[in-house]
Amino acid sequence: MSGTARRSSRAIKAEMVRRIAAREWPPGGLIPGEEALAREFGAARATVNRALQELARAGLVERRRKAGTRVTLSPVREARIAIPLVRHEIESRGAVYSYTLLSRAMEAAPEVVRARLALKRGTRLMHVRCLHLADRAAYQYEDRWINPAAAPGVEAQDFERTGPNEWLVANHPFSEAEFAFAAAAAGDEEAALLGVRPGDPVFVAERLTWLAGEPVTLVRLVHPASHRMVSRL
Amino acid sequence: MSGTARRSSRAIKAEMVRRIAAREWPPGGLIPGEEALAREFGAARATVNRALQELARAGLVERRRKAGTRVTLSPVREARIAIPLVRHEIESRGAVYSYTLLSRAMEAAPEVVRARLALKRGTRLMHVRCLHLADRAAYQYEDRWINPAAAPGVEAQDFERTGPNEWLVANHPFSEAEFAFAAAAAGDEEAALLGVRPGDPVFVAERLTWLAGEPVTLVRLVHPASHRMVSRL
DNA sequence: GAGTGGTCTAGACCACTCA
DNA sequence: GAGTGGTCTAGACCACTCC
Repeated sequence: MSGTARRSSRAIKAEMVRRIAAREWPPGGLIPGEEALAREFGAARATVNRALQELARAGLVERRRKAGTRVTLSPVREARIAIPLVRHEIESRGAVYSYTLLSRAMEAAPEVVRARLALKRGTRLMHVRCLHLADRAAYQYEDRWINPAAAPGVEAQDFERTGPNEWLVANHPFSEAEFAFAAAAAGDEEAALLGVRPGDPVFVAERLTWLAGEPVTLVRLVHPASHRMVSRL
Repeated sequence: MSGTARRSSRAIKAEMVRRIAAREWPPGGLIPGEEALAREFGAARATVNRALQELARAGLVERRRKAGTRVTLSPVREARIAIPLVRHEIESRGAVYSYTLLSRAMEAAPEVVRARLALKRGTRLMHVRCLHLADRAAYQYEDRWINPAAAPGVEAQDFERTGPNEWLVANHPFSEAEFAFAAAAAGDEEAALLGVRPGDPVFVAERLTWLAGEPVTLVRLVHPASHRMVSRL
């Protein structure tokens, strides 16, 4: 009969969004407590709690114990950015993907890398450098460090034909990640590999991932400035 | 006593992550049903459900009714990037925010802008250029076009003391948005404003927003290359 | 200390989807 | 049809934080 809408947390959430949009609950204002709302909507407190938690995750309200729940003054909106495999990214543009391994070796982690990964001094990591091409033109330069303790089997991989990312994605999922994006000036080597002049702007993405608290990999991905990272909301 | 860890959904989630990491639950493999897990962990099914839903949101597992829950084979992960007000971004770093209006005028939209916004030829838009500073140093250069048809009242704003973004956020929410990020070489004017040399790399964010299908604003935000956009997952 | 949100339990019913 | 996840209820206790 009803099917879609009983007193669901969704319906409650939608009504709350309406009240915020209509300023019945004005920006910065305190809204009623969970118990009162549960009574008003004729639902269990857990249901109201769920709706409110989702609104909080979306950034529309802020919640604090004892203080209560307030409508956010200037909501922090979020963009979602998909992190695809380079190969898929290139192929989805209708280009032909190819791959070149530049170097692969077990090395003592440089201090900067060691510190970012919070590893012990002297830890040895797999260091892989490679190039991803779209229609034979340089698309992305990848400089990656992999922690063998978190990615067992990495020492047996030669990465001759497929990049370390494809192997990691298939074999070592991550539970947490940190991303950073920035512009930088191309170094001499990067410039040569990407076919730009040294000092030219490049787009840099850095990714650091963990699995169950243990650092898995730190990677620096460098694109020519023509690259645009796009996201819709 | 126990304090941190009773049979919480967090502890259960952590144990599940461990099993995935240790390949006790291999990639692509089916994991036990909620009821079985609830029995094993000595928790209510709702608690196990919560842990699993969080893992699913994080992309580590995929769930389907009747089919059960599987460890994801090649997760397409997403990064969520917060889009804060520049002022908050600066203040949250403990710096002092200040603002300078560079220009403000109603203008016929240039062809590039007109096309991106899908507006009729000859449409007049509010064009605002301004600078956001952190501790008196240039932090972000903003070049914005606002569609008065979607943001009524914009012609009455002088934007002398606060930027157009704060006004828009408070008065004209958006329902859809498109973001793009890229590296670029600083133009002469941008370079002078940001205190870098022309041709130096800059980080560019472009944002285009709509409300109910009508274009609201197109903005280009330019940062010196030292800027990093960070996101945790 | 007291009030609010955070989370767990135990049980129930529903909705989807595979066989 | 049957098995699985999705969600709600009613009640309880806990944890944080403001007064």
